[in-house]
Amino acid sequence: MATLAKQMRSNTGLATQLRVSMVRLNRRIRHQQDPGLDVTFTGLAVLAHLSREGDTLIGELAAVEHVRPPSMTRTVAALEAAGFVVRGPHPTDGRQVVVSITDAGQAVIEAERRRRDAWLAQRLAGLTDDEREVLRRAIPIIERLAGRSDPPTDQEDDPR
Amino acid sequence: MATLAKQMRSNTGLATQLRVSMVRLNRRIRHQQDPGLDVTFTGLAVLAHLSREGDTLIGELAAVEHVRPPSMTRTVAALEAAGFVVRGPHPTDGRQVVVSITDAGQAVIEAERRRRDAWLAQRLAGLTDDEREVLRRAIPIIERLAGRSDPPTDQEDDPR
DNA sequence: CGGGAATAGTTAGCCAGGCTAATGAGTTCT
DNA sequence: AGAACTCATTAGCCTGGCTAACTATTCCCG
Repeated sequence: MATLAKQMRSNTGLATQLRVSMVRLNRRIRHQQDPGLDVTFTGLAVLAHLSREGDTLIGELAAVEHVRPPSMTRTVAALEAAGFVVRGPHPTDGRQVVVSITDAGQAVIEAERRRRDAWLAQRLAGLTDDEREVLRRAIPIIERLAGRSDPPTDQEDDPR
Repeated sequence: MATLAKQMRSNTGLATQLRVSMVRLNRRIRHQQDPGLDVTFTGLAVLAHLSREGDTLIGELAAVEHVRPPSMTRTVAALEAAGFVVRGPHPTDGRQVVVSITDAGQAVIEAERRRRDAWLAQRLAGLTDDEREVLRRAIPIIERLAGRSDPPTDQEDDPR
């Protein structure tokens, strides 16, 4: 099966296939939203980031989620209104805004993560070990394609 | 051992990682849209389906893309207004609507496929052969997770 | 064979969450 | 001190999901 020519040719369709399949699964996952929970999808992504990485600036959140600053401002405002994050001043730079997750936000992210992942985990359980291993190895590659290969870069407090 | 509980737990972690990385790449890919092209993202998915599978009913399109019928009605209406599809009556069932791609639509899907490939090919070029192979094998699995039983067919090389 | 149930699609209207442009406030540089 | 830059925000637009309600057609059963 693996002649070089064929591999090159199917590389052409790789973009299409990857894109289409990701869109479908993404929509599907999104659809598993808990209707009773008043936090939105992108809100959860932000909470997850805060939960993992700790306090984060608005601009950083926007960058890491590949969204423009105004979009992140709105998302954070909604989260703050719901009591899941608080915004505080940056200690040295008055322009910047530090976003922190609250206990309530932490609880929400944990509960929702459990609920949401239950669906995917159930689906994953229907795969073979080999298939799960393929996915496990695909994830960092997907992250890299999305432009986020760099792990903890820490030089943002004092851009100096 | 390999108790079910243990397996579920590791599946949950995998689910979280997969979900987050997919959201990011999805947003990133969407962002690569050609701004000069007057066909939207989901419109392209529909055109791609019509190009692959031929004439399709509105309801089928909605089902395969995991959206509700009203959403697909709107998407198809936009495509028809742009001249990329035509809608015709079903030969025997007056309720159903058959959607067909036009030559213009075919041209659009091919041009867009080329354009999109340029971006992703650049990204894929930064991967090793092994990494690309991982992605290639992950795609049908992702499709399966999204609820499609049949794997994506690979017969869409561009004629160039 | 006639009328109610079921089905396919549409219409109307809501909402989330992207975006750009313009503005304000704070910082940095000369 | 003042210009220039940077971070965040406000204002306003647009896409594209959704549900509810409606129309048209077909199916089925008494």
